[in-house]
Amino acid sequence: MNEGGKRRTRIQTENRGKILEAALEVFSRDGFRGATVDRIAEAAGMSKPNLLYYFAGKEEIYRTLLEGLLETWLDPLREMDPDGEPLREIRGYLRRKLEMARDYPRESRLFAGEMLRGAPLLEPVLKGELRELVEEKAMIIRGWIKNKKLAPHDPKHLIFAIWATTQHYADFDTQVRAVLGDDGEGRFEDAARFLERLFSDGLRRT
Amino acid sequence: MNEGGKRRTRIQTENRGKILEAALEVFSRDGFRGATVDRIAEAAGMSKPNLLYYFAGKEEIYRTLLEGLLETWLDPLREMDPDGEPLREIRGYLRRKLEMARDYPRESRLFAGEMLRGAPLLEPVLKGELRELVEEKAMIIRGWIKNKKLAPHDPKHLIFAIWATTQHYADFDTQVRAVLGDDGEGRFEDAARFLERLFSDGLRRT
DNA sequence: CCCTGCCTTGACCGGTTGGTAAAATCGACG
DNA sequence: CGTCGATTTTACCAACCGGTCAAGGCAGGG
Repeated sequence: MNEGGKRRTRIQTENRGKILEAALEVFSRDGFRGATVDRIAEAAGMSKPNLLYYFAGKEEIYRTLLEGLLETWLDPLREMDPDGEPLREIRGYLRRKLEMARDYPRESRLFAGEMLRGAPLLEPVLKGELRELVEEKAMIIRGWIKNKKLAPHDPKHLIFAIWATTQHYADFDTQVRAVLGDDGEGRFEDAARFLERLFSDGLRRT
Repeated sequence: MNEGGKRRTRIQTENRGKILEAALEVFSRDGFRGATVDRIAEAAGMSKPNLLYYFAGKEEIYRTLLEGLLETWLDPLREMDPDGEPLREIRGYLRRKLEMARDYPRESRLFAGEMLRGAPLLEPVLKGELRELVEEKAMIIRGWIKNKKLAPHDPKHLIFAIWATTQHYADFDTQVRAVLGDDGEGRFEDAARFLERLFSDGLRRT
């Protein structure tokens, strides 16, 4: 942190943190346009002008949030080890991704909202960093398939499927809870069991 | 249509249609709060007061859209036939759902946006109609499992997985295209191949 | 005590937004 | 043609929103 030599006082560090936490809460619920600086300020426990003393504007808060979160968000995929046992690696990735949906649903919704809008701010990262990372991991998976360790599947669509099925439990939580009703308590454990079996049996070489 | 005996002139029918089409375009891109009545009016080719002559307000347009689309949206699931061959029925549902993501991405995004916001308008439908429909189809799948036609899986999470993987190609289209790059042209065909195999092999009794 | 730099606030501003009032226009029918 | 209801437009408003400004509080160093 603190790159570019930006010195920060203790109060600045604290208040920027409070603002980002509040902004995550508000942006993830209402989207970029739906969120108001007033509500973020209120959630952060300070006045609007005070908030704007720490951030130049609404978009800068949003951008800071997105960029800060992106690294965390891609980490689980980075951890996929080319030298590991294929099915184990994929199951591990699936599990880590589902845990993130469970533990960081607001972050997941923030990204989802950005995607729905056409990702005006994230587009360069999607076409650059993300695309390269996926390409790299797709190569690994293709290697596993070539070595007959995995059934032949399109690696990128496999990754999409893992993203989709796990993030669903964060982004569509309302729907999931509504459908499951009172059985919704153990939904993440049930989902983990289901998804691990689906992908294991779906990918195993028979 | 025209329930409740609401008489409509030809112009009313036409203009309400134009407004709903324009509203789908705008709401699906910008969300409920991000959309403005002005932009909807412009997209519909009429002035704002004129638009408000046909609909009482922004929310009524949005609500009308959601309710009208819901039936269409649930139809593919309704078509799942308890007397059909299990794997064939599930593959068929998967295929129909993916075709909807391809042919009606705006509708998919509209629902996704509503879910992200916590589904304030749709909640009753989710807890009522949708929940009952899923419960009914889950029973059918449980029957198939009992008759050893299908590997034992949690039926509701299976349905979630189908929703998630198919809608992903509409809601996260920006991401999918960014990651696939120039290979993105045949993404729906590739997705169909991948998903049919994944679910077939993942659900088949071995 | 005062100066100084960080932090906070209330008052305010221009632009946008959802929505309204009322007058003007249209068009089907006698 | 003339009438009357349906439709459209012009002008407008109050609320809200992102952001600014100038004045003040506050703590530490002299």
